[in-house]
Amino acid sequence: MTTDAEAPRPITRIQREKQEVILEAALDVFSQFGFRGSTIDQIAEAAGMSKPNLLYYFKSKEDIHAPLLARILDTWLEPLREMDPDGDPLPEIQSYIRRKLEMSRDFPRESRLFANEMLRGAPGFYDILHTDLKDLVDEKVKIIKGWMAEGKVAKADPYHLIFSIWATTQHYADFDIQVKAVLGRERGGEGRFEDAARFLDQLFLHGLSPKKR
Amino acid sequence: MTTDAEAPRPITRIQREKQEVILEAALDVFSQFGFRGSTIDQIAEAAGMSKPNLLYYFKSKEDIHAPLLARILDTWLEPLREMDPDGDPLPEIQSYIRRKLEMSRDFPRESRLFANEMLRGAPGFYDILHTDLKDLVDEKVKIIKGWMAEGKVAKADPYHLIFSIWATTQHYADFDIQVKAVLGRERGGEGRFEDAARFLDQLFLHGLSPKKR
DNA sequence: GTCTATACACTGATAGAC
DNA sequence: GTCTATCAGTGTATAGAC
Repeated sequence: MTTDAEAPRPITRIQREKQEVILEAALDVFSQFGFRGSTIDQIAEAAGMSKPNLLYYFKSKEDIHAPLLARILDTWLEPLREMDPDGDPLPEIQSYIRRKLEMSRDFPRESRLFANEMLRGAPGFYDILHTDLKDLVDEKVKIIKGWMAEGKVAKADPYHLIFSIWATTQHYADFDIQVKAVLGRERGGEGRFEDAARFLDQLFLHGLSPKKR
Repeated sequence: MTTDAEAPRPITRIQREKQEVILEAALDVFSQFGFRGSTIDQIAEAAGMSKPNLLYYFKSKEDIHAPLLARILDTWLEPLREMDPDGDPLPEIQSYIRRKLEMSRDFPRESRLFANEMLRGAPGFYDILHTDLKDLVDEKVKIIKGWMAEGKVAKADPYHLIFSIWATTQHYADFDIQVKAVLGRERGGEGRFEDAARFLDQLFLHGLSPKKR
């Protein structure tokens, strides 16, 4: 009655779980210190295991880092992918900003890992930016240009519009320490994200509403 | 007739020049890889000298890094300091955005060094953010609030307004590689900063113009 | 699967010849 | 002032006992 169907592959459930623990710990470390500034020792300690043990699951530092990066770009662009050409323009943009800001709130480490990669010039990553990312942005830019031509959105450079949405939302993850230092005890709590959401809504919607002349 | 007034101190002109060369090289390296990810060897090579020779001028890695950071925060906040309470509100804000964007264009490495520090949680730097930086921002926030009360600027959260100016302008230095990848060959040249300036002018000025009801 | 031990390259920093 | 040589410590990665 027993079968050996459970282990047809060298990847078992427990292995996957351990790998997840390691990736989780690695995200903590890489997002703070970048690839070169992080050590396997740090990651192993954060994961609660010895260094050789960690290296049993991932055979090199690079092998831990790469899947984290791959996973992130995909997650990161999900909100942009969902921007609906058939939706109401301003609410679509507003919703995109909201979702992007929520990602900064809920996945700050992922944002910082990405930022670290950009800062060092995105080695072995530039190709993806230049193809997949560019293609997606180009597609959405066309949609936004359409909305502008219809007079539903104020005319502005759609590329820089997207950059400014990325910049303003990711700032709350990447520069979190600065944001909190400046806002101080009273205003720097969790409410800062709601304040930010309100402000960005106003800035972009007011800034993008077609002028009535 | 010759005097020894030229060398009353152990710090000579030539020493200063060498130190400048080293700091210049260190800025290159630190801005890419952060403090921990950078090595003295890398810096020495970039500065065209041997590692022991470099360590003759700065006795530790930290001693090279610290003055760079100190210099930067000061330079960085200069445009904000110059925002004039007695000036015309919208042009003052516009001028601030311009100057900040020019700094991203002219001093991208400084911006990236700062970003690297923020990403790792600004150790031994948080105090300055929490005092000097916060004080300056608080002061300017009061000015902006005054403008809003007078109806010269649309009402919005002044802290998040400042954050969004920092974020959008610094993005062009910190995420330069991504900006260029997305804009591609035709639009990614030096003109990208003028396009950005036009866009940001429009976004912020349109977004902050007081509504006429 | 997990650990100890270890190989071996790199890094920060110093000593001492020139 | 600048170099070669060097040291102690850390870092990545592997070997092999359990």
